[in-house]
Amino acid sequence: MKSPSQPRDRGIPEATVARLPLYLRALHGMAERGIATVSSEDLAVAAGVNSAKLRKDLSHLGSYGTRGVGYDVEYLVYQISRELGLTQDWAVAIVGVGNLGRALANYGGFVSRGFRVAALVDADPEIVGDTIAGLNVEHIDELEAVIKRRGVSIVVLATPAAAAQEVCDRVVGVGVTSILNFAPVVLSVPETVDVRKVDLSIELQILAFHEQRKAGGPLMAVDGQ
Amino acid sequence: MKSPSQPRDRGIPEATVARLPLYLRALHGMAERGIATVSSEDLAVAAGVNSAKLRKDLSHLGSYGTRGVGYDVEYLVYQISRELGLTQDWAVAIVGVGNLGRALANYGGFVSRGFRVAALVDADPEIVGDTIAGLNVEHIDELEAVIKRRGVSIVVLATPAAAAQEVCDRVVGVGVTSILNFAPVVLSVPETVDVRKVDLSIELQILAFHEQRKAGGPLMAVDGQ
DNA sequence: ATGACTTTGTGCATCGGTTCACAAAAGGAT
DNA sequence: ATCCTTTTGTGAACCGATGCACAAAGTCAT
Repeated sequence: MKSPSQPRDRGIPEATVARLPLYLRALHGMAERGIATVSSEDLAVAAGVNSAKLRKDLSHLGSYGTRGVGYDVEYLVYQISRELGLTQDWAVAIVGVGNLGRALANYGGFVSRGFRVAALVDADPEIVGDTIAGLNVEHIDELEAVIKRRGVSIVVLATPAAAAQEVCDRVVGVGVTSILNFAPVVLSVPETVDVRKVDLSIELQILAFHEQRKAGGPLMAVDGQ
Repeated sequence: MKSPSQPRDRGIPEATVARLPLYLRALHGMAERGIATVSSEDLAVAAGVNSAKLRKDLSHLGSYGTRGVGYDVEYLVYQISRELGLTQDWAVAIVGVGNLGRALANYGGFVSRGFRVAALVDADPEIVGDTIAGLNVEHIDELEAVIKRRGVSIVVLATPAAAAQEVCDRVVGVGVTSILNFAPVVLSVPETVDVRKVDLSIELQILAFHEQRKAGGPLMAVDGQ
């Protein structure tokens, strides 16, 4: 089940994967400020995590640190980038060019390292043909063609909830296996497809729950966290 | 530390809290379609989770089901809403009215049950004074005054990364303890303050990681999920 | 009333993730 | 060369969350 002689294990825990982008961002900041070397302690503080956790996370990629010294910033940036697949260029399509889709298309950090908005698609004839963030908005009828033509491998769904599942089925139909869903619906997909969900209203509700607690909810209960 | 005689335990696991909004959404859909009663199995499917997990989650709020029958939809909606604190009205301020802030202000599902966008604040004199989603955009100098005047208890940060920490400090300074942060920075706050983070570029990077695996990354490795 | 059937609520085993704490490894000073 | 300091990498204990599997509790039909 495991290859003990392998330099690094190919099975990186999901929780670790979710933190790597955080480390990467902190490292980029440090690189810009000319920092050449960083200790797990300092990097952990910058990323807002505990240093033991950070070391264990990095150890899943390999032994890239030097005891007594720390990690070489540039080298670690490269290793994490490679592990996350950011050394290649990912073409992203945004489907649904309403307020949110527009914001995403213009969002700077979105297009950052490795990602490129390659297509905008919408159903509204008012919007189709417009140029947004330097891109022509194409008609939803062209969805499959656009995805193939532009080599899109990641689709961002910013459609109304009612349209999300249908669009999802269609992009999965032409081989897309990575979807970032902003529509407030549970998408049903084959298990080979990866869906990540961003849901603004869920985040707010979680905040409300804790806020209510702090304010002394139904029953007062003071409780660290 | 614990009250064993309490009808329901006040300590709801964080993982459960994060799923309650999901159940609530599914239940709302069912209520609209006139469904009066639902089994844990059906509700679990609608919410995209496993039915044992759903039952355990609900059991943390109390015994609201009827064996052999299921859960009363309306009653469960009420109980979950109350638990999440959605029976009261939360005033939300959005700071940073760029593309994203604008999208959030107009986002329908945002304003849904329990939440109300009560203020928009920005630093750009071009934008201040505009009316967006029926609200006047106010100047960042007024930040503290606006928050107090409108009774804002949840702040959404949609500012550029460079401004986020300063705005955060200021709102925390006037007593805000719940923040939803869209800026790609790690905010530093007192531990009494709850920060939730939504980071588009991190989500994309996680997708890229899995996509790379599926496509046969640096080293081919076929591996379920 | 009784029995067959359905579905909840939960004890228990398991799993993945976090944290502690320390041995191993590297560098620098003398 | 040896010792002292720093910091990594990881074994092991711990903690919370998941999922199985079943007894308890209810409904419905007869």
